[in-house]
Amino acid sequence: MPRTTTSPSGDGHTATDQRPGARAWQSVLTTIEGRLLTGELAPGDHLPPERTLAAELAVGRSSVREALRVLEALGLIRTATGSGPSAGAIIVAAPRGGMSALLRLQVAAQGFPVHDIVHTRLLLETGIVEELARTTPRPALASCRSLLTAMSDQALPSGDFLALDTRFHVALAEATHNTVVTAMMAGLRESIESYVFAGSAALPDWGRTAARLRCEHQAVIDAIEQGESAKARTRIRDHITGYYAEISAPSAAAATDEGPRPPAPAR
Amino acid sequence: MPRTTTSPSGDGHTATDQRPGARAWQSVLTTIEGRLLTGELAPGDHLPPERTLAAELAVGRSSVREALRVLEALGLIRTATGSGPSAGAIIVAAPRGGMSALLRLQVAAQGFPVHDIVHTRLLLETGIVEELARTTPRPALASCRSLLTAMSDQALPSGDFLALDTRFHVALAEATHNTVVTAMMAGLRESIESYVFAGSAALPDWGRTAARLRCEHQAVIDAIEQGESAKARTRIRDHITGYYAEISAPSAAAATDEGPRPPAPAR
DNA sequence: ATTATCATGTGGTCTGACCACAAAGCAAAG
DNA sequence: CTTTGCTTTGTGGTCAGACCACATGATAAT
Repeated sequence: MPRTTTSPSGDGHTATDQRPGARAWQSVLTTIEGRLLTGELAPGDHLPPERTLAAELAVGRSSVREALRVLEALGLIRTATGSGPSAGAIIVAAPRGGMSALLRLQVAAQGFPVHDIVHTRLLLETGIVEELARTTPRPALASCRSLLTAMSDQALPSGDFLALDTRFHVALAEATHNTVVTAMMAGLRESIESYVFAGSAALPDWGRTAARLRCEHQAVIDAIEQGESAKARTRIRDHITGYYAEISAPSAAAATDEGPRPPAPAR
Repeated sequence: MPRTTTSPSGDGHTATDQRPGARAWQSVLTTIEGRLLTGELAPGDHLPPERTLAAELAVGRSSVREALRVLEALGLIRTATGSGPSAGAIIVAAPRGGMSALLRLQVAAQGFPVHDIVHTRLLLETGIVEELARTTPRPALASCRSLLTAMSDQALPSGDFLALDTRFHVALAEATHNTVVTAMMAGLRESIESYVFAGSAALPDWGRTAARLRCEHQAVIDAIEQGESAKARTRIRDHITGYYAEISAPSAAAATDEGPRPPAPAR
């Protein structure tokens, strides 16, 4: 129940009364979540217009909008202005966007240390490749392969290479046909994109590193396709830890060809 | 520059201009993210008051609020009314809440099938226990153990038991000291809480199932403490798959069928 | 039949006004 | 001087109303 009493007679409260302490926008969110759970709302459906929803729930339009904004940020709805069937708020349930935003912002706010992100990637990705290698009708890795050929261009700027690298790892996750895993992998990788990019700029010899990464990618794919789960696991692990150790090494200054490969990474 | 031209002379645009298509609230979000990245804002800091922020960024207060609502939903800030040091919007980077909300809502909107959630849990949790078992100074599992004893009460209602079960699995994740993994585990488990609970109600013999789950929990902990990573992995996997197979088995269905399962997924 | 114009419905935004609340300031009483 | 109680101030929370921009569909003019 809103605070505004302004002057109108003390109204009661509409059926939408959530728990006492709840704020207006939360009650809107809860209502929508409830309608989703009962199937009253489903992907592809339109939400009622903001003004209608506000009237239905007896809250101000701004409160409705705040709830809608959250849904949009979480990737649950898409809004469009104008008129007709494509306008309004439509339920789309696009897992990727929300997960990415969440992880990216938490990293920015130092809620998620970068090393935890990397470590989680390790955990997830080793599981993914092992599973892919173990699946009997070997999963299709066509998209992974095409990304590898795209990455084989020696003249590729490091930024473009890394973007393709991200897509490669996400493609690996997609091969599992698990939407949650895919969303998480995309989010994990994207949330540290800027970190990775900054690290690559500090490398003494990018061409050399890129070449190594290409080999490692190929090796992972090969292991998966040959069903060597243990090997796939080891390779993806070394691939990830190796790269992060390289870009987070305080040195890298030695400059002389051979990578000094100092101790182990921080954590 | 906002749309409102009303009539005042066409002014220019303030420096906060994000990309052309961006909406006002997005530019606020971007600005705050930027300040987080530069360290201008850090956990514990207060955000400027809404009205000030609106003036600074040359947007309406409502747009600022929409951005803040997103940050709040994502668990980045906490807001409080009143005055003094505890009032206002404070950056708190609480990873758990946001991840939970995201997963829960996506499950509700059918963006994440329950099956994928469970599968992801499997992937993550096997990795977690394996790692715990492999870590040399064996991690402290005191909180896990105390949860186990709490769960050993035979008279515990299934709802309470399952709540403790959730905490047990999250405690396992916490033992890794990885905030991302912990947040994900909590979110994964909580997002299907209602599903799990509904399933337990349909079981033919809850007491029997609970007893088995207790044994399995104990077995997992034992394996971890003895450093038997392979065994820990297998046990946690069987524990999870076993339970979900049991509650999703079409058996035991006939009678106590319930749950807000709407007609059919239609499309 | 084609084209141009207008009406309508929708999200996006701003402004201004309250309310509720918590702290800090301040004044009166002890 | 301390304590008590009121007032002020600053903050988020909410609402109401007003525009704008935009896409569509209906209608009128050619």
